Amino acid sequence: MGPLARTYKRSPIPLYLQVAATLRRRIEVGHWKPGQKISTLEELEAEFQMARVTVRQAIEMLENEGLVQCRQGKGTFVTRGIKDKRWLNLETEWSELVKTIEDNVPRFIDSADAPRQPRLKTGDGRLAEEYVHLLSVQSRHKEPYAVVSVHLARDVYERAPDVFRSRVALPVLSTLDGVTIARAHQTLVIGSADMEAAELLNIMLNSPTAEARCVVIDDQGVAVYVAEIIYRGDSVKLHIDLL
Amino acid sequence: MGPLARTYKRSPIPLYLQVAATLRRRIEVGHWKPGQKISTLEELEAEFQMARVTVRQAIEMLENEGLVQCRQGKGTFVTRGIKDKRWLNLETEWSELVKTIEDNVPRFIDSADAPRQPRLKTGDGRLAEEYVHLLSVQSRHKEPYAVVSVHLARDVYERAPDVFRSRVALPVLSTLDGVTIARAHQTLVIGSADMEAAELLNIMLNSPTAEARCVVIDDQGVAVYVAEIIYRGDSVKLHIDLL
DNA sequence: CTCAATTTGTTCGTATGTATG
DNA sequence: ACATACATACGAACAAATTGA
Repeated sequence: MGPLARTYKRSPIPLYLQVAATLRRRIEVGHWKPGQKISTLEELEAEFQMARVTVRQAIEMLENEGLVQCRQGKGTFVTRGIKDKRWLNLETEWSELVKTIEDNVPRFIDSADAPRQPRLKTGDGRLAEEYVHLLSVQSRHKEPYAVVSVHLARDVYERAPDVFRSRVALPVLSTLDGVTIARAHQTLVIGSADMEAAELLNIMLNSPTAEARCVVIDDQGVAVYVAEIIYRGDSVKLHIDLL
Repeated sequence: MGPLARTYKRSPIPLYLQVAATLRRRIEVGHWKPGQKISTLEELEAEFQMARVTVRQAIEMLENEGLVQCRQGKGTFVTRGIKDKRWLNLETEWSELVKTIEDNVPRFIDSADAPRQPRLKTGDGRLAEEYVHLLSVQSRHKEPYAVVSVHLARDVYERAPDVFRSRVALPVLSTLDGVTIARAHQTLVIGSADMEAAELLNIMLNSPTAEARCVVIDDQGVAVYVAEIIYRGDSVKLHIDLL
């Protein structure tokens, strides 16, 4: 094993998976474009300093994913017409945010083992007396992209229980009479899918996710809406105008 | 192997790594707090439906990381005084952004194999005649947290070459005479570390990253600054005020 | 048409790692 | 700690398809 392979060896993850990820990335960023021939096995062996069979195994993965096609005697080619990734743009403005999620149809899930109250951090206002918990999966094009766990102040919920049970909460909240939204903020970090999220989003355990925490505070300083959202990491994008 | 273990089996990643990641997460989110005893091997075996040795191997990893301490006859305990994660807040406002990165001292790196021009997308304005490329690593508390690859319009660069070669470009740009910034925007996606980024950031290959693309456009509609920034995924946080 | 060069595909033997009971 | 089964990784050799001389 060469010195380069040692860099890969620092990770306990199987080599062929690491190589597969590297190659997959090259295709994604356009280093190898659709229809184009990728490096030969010989070249890849040399580059990664690994056995032919190992590199082969990596390429086999990509072939099964439909990302490349191998042809004996000719080479391996990036599949033509790979559909562009469908990015989900996470809006950073209240009105835009409401607009984009307004028509989403969540699939609600029984949430037995949820904490009765949300955990608040500094700046999140103060707790309401009681909360209702709603767990749902959001989908687009039949593909689940986010798991949403919402704590909604009970008195707000009671104003339109059946609507909150069938629609996305945020847009409903913004149009509800008797509730004045004073502040709303969101924090975002990169995480990894736990068991539950992996199941619901149909992704691999521990694959990267974006974890958002969205808090809406009313004019009394009460956190009426606290959502913890787990997005698939491979489908979210954030666009920010700095000026 | 039980049904639960089958969920883990869907991933080609070794089981003990998956379990380790799951347990690590539990400690990070505070499910098990410092000083506290975590579940016994028996319980974990039962929960994950795996062989004792497999769970043990996962815990051994955490012990080597210093996250837990195992004591025969007593149990396994979360290490006291694990330092809180130092989050790096990615600002979403020009003035805040400039302020936070102003005093950073980048370590510049030779970049031979960089494209002469940045790839522009719609909304990025038009290309300048020529660009200078700068590659650097940003650190905080001696820990590298981002790799920055900047394309700077040559005529802008020439106005203060030695400053651009020793300081972070954005704040310099914002105070430079003769350059009027008309627009600036940033997009952010979740990616995974390639070879180069993994080396420079001292993280594992393919571990999650935040990939930012920051474009600054002058009053002529020219993209004078195009940066591609790769952050360690485990250290960035984004705070957005929605209202 | 044949031959050689190129390139993917397959097989074997061995060693080590992962996971079980 | 042990016996067992399967996955990962290696190197090397060989087979089969494609291409161009």
